[in-house]
Amino acid sequence: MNRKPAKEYTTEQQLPRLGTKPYRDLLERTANSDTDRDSALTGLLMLWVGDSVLDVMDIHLSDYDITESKMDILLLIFLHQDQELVTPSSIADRLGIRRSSVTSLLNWLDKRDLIIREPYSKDGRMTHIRLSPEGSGLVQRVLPVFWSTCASLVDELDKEERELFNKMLVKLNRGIEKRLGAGR
Amino acid sequence: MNRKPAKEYTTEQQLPRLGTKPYRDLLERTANSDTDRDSALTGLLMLWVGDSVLDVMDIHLSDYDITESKMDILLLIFLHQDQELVTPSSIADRLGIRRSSVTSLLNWLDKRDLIIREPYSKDGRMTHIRLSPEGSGLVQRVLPVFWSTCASLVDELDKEERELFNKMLVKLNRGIEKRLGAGR
DNA sequence: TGAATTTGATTAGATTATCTAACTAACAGG
DNA sequence: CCTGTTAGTTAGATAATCTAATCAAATTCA
Repeated sequence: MNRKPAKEYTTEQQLPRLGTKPYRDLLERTANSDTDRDSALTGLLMLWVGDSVLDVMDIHLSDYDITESKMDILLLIFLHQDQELVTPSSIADRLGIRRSSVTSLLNWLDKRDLIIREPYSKDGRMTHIRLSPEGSGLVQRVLPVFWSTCASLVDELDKEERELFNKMLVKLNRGIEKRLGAGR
Repeated sequence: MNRKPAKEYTTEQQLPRLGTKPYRDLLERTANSDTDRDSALTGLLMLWVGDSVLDVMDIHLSDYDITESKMDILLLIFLHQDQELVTPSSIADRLGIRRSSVTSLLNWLDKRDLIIREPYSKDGRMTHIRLSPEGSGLVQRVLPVFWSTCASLVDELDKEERELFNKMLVKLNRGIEKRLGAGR
């Protein structure tokens, strides 16, 4: 979590910012000849931005003492509530993590009374997961912040650029989801 | 790490893929009125793609038994080697993590003889970090894969789109780095 | 019908990447 | 030469993951 360290002391001897040039040089020297240079640099940038973007969201969510993984689960339950049977298995399946991982996440949420586990009458092996009133409240308090944080991520782009950007992200998302075999 | 679970069993009862519509509806219902809807959706998509992109890189690096954080450090050393004094402090500073975190990462790398810690003669408190021959070798073996993975991330875009995409990422990166106060 | 297999959830135990706080050694300045 | 600061480490914690094992319920099938 706490990806925003409070600056221990100001370090004296700093490494200079490199910018992109050294990476471009490195790329030239170390990539296979069949790797497209421009693509590689763009991909690298996407990696950097992707990282930062997650950090930004983490920081905003931390005001609510919740992490992205936990918010993910709460949101998933919220979205399917009263429509589908939400179980640890189905959550694991959807998030692409193991059931045991979901169990620990749910334990944490349960301990804080954000969710309710109730036995599923039609199949004694399953547990139905619901949001508690507290969980619902939290989701509803967090969502406006979540959305405004999302919006702030693309602040630097004007309307036209954003539209283009969105279109490309949709393409990329499709491609990558296919590769990873997961999705929303 | 292992973000590609080997599918424990095939779950029967799955939650349906939602796609973006439910998120669009949710946004409508739960965002502040001053949050731009299109921006928020684009930001959300960026969050998703950012996540996937890191997963993809993780998977490719795992063939070399190394993680992104560790590769980050090795690359940082590699890029500054013989030009600047690389120390745990300066690494911490650059990566935006605490010195103690760097210590554990370095311990891991050290145990596998990928780096060398040598006392810095001009200041007895400092340690100079270098790549060992093994570390150098690893970096050189990993880099081609690293680059081709980067390039593969934007496979779905054609040349023109990629150029535009790159331009926008540069903008976004600048903005976000300013907010986070870190950078390369 | 009853034994064997499958499935859902959990537990136990490990790893990775972080953090804060405390400590030690070395340096720097009066 | 004493005091405070800095560099690195250690100790101990938490979060998010994993695999393997266990237990109970459901299903299958001979």
